[in-house]
Amino acid sequence: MPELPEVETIARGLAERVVGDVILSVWLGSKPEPFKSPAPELAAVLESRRIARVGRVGKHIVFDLEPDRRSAPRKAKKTKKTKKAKDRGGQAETFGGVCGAQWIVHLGMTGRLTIEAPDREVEKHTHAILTLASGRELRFVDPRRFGRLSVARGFLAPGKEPLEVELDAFVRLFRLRKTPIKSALLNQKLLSGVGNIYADESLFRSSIRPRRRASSLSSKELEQLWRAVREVLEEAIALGGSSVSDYVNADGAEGFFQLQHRVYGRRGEPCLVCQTPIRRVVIAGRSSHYCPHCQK
DNA sequence: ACTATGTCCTGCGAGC
DNA sequence: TGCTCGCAGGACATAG
Repeated sequence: MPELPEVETIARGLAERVVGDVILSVWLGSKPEPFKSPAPELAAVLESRRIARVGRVGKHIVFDLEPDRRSAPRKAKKTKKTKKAKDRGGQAETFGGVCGAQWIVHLGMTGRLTIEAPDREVEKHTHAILTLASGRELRFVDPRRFGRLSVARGFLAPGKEPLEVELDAFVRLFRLRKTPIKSALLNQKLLSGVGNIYADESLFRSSIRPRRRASSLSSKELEQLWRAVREVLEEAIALGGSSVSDYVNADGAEGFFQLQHRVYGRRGEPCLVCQTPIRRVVIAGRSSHYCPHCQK
């Protein structure tokens, strides 16, 4: 289940492999479609585009696209657009200056983007195939179909980036919420990128029980949580994410952060700090794991 | 404006 | 061996 660290790992792997490549053609599956944008619009935006950059925003993979130089006349409208770019901070306009189209991929639970040779058998639950000028194919496979494909411009996460948010902004997000802190951490409109695994791990690290009302946390606890979220995510990125279920990165390699899980998926097993059995409860319909002794 | 809950979707493993 | 059933959960819709 790709959360921020897995998506970051996947995006980095894809960037190494497809930046500079050109999308020649697009095939989209016809079943009930996991496409947030209508299929014809998706195909129209993707075809004949060069992949200028691949990155991550929240749990989304973002492909920055620019027109293929070979098919589009390279008459840059430099004079007008450069000014605008600067007004907006410039970042979104440094590529694809003419259009700035983006392909947004959300992997949901079981989504995968794979790079394959065209003669490679098409896996069951393949919903999209992009033929690349390099002769390879970029395929989107998602058995459970919680993933979504869409196109956008200037895509922004609905909430704050967990690795960038300042302490005071973090505190403001949670201070007044009456919902359990676990639910608040999962709310992508507050923080974008934290999912079930890293919410549980962050709460363990900051010694906070998942059911605590967010508004009941002291300033000190919020600061501990702020720090824990960042640490957990950064450590997980360093290890290539957590391989639970069938997650693998763009190279098909597994991540190793699951070996560092202290509570997630450890129901009944002894706490690594105090030996108390880890408890599992359901909060907001999600399994939540905590140590009843270490977390208050 | 918040909060809580149900729904989608398929594969897998436990249990009989 | 083969079956059923519960579970996994991100995002969104809906209701309160």
